Amino acid sequence: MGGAFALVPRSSFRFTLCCMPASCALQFWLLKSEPDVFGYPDLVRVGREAWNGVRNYQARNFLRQMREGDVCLFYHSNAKPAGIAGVARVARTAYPDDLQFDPASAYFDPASPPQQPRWSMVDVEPVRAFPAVLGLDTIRSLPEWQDSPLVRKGTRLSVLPVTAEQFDAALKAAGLNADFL
DNA sequence: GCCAACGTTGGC
DNA sequence: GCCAACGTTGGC
Repeated sequence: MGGAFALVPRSSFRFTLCCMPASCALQFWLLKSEPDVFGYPDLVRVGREAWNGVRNYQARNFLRQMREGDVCLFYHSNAKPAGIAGVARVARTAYPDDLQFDPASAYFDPASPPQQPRWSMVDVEPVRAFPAVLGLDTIRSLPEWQDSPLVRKGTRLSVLPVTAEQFDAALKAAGLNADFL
């Protein structure tokens, strides 16, 4: 076995403890989706997807902070089981969400100024499916996640930042290491 | 299906 | 700018 090497979560080692300027540091996020509508297997099937339909300012602002290559936990909400289903990656940074200008869409926003679109989306690609969905109850039990909006009662944020420690803890709880990153 | 919690809307 | 009403989220 890897000995001391294995004791160091690879993602933290590489991206947090390395001598990278903060402006370049890899960021981690969690994206919620209802699997009945679009689940992680759907992302795997299509290979790449525009993360549209976000209509909450705080979530939108997080989308706009994303950089190419940022790592996302894909969370299944409103599901049995609810939890993290896999890892995705930001393939394109924020650009205008086209659905806001589509009158036929449920996400149409007639008040959005075309010259300064109100809503943004990013593109994401699948990276790795979890062996099994990491249930919300398990996530709640992880010390690293105690302060996350995900587990805070009443928070409905659909795009939220994740720390490197939270990411590593989730991966470890899912039985994965971060070598694939 | 229930309902707590929260964000948004719109009258005033 | 207040705040009641309404809609939505999302776990259970």
